[in-house]
Amino acid sequence: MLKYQHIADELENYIEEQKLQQGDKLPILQDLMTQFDVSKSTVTKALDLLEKKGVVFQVRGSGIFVRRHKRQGYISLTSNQGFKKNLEEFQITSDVITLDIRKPTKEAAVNLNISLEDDVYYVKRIRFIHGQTLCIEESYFNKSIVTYLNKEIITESIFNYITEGLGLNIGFADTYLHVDKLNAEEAEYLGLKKDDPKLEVESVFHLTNGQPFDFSKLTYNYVQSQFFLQAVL
Amino acid sequence: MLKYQHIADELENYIEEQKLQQGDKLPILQDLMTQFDVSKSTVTKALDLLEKKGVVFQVRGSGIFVRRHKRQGYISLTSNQGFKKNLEEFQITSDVITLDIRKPTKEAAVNLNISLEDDVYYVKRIRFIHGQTLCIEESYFNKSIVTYLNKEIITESIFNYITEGLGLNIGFADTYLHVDKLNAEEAEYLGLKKDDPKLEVESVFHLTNGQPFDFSKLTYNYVQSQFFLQAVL
DNA sequence: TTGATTAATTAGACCGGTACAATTAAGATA
DNA sequence: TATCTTAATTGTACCGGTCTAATTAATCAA
Repeated sequence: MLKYQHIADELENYIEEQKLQQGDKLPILQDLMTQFDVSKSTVTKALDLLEKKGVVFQVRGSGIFVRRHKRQGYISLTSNQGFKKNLEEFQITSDVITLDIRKPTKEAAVNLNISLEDDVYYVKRIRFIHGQTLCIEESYFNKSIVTYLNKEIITESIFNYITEGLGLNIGFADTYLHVDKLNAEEAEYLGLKKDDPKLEVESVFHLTNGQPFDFSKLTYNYVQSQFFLQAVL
Repeated sequence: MLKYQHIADELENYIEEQKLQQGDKLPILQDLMTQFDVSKSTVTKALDLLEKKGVVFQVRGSGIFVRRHKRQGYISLTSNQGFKKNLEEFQITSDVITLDIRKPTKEAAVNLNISLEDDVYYVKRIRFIHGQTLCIEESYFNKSIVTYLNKEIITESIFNYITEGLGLNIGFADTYLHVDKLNAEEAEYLGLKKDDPKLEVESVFHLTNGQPFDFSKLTYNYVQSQFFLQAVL
């Protein structure tokens, strides 16, 4: 692991363990340099990473402070280290309804930048939270990149498998949000009524080289869906 | 303006003018260094900024590429340079319904980290897009930070006024999303029916020193609301 | 005590360098 | 031609430094 990533992890653990609250001060740059025995720029990179994730904020001339958004029950839309990890705290379980190889929908083909003749792994499942349905998840994986999938992999973290198992490097994701009314089928899956509100979250995940490999559409139960986002200004 | 910010702006303009498409290559680091006559680390900072905004992605050993998400009609939730600027392309106009000084709601007080006895500027307005109602916007500004507001300022860019006029430095924002049903009053404002879907977008804007100064709640017309987001992985 | 001035603290901008890793192009081999 | 190997290209990690700007603490004056 890279030095600056390691430092970022250590600092995040430190904040957790010391139960630091919003506004609490971290050691100053100079101390972090000596403590981790690295140069200033490496500490800075670690802190920039934590800033991007919304964990800290830095004030010139003053110090480095903890920025904990204290609202409970929210799902983070940034720092998306695989859906599962993000949601571990919510004790989510999910049942796989479908897992097969098929041709993509037009929508999926466009977003994955492949032809309608290419193969994709299609995964459909329902995710639960606190015993209630949270969302319907439909994913299309470009089979020429994600060459193999099975039920065990899906039940664990797909993203962990993609990085560790397949040795691929996940780079960035574009996420699109829509609000609409549930259709009859969705309503039945989610235990709601037709025309109730729904939130659709579409994400296109890319490798570091820019190739899209996963198009996912999550249809959320409006009763349960609360999202947090750290904005870039 | 800082060098790296200037370079970022120049590059963004360059991409626009040259009508570069997704995947198109930018000049290599070395060329950008000589072109702007700065060191490598400065160019890198500019590129990191553009990467965070979702404008480019970099591939080691290969180059710097344009990353244009081509979906039309979406409102960006990141790179939030004041609501107005983001929405200029949508030809949005807005009517100010209310502008006064009052005591905050409990919700606003908590988010702004002030007492219920403190004063806030309260702004309520409806935003339109393509002749249709887009959202109801309610904002609470901490009056001890944003000391003065009037209708002209609100009609122009508040954020521009805060930075230029008041000399404040906007740092970061926490954004929270909720999906729910419209109540009767909201439905009337938006020209929809009670119990139709709505999307609430709450944002808490902070200065660079971590002080929250603006709590805004936007209630979106579900028919019009489409959001884009660039996820941090 | 208050308020202004000065000094110390602390993060950020920027430089210029070395070593490294991923990609791509060129060359060699079959 | 196809495939493997090697070299060139190109961005990333990391160092260690100078100077600057914002904040905070200390000092001094009223």
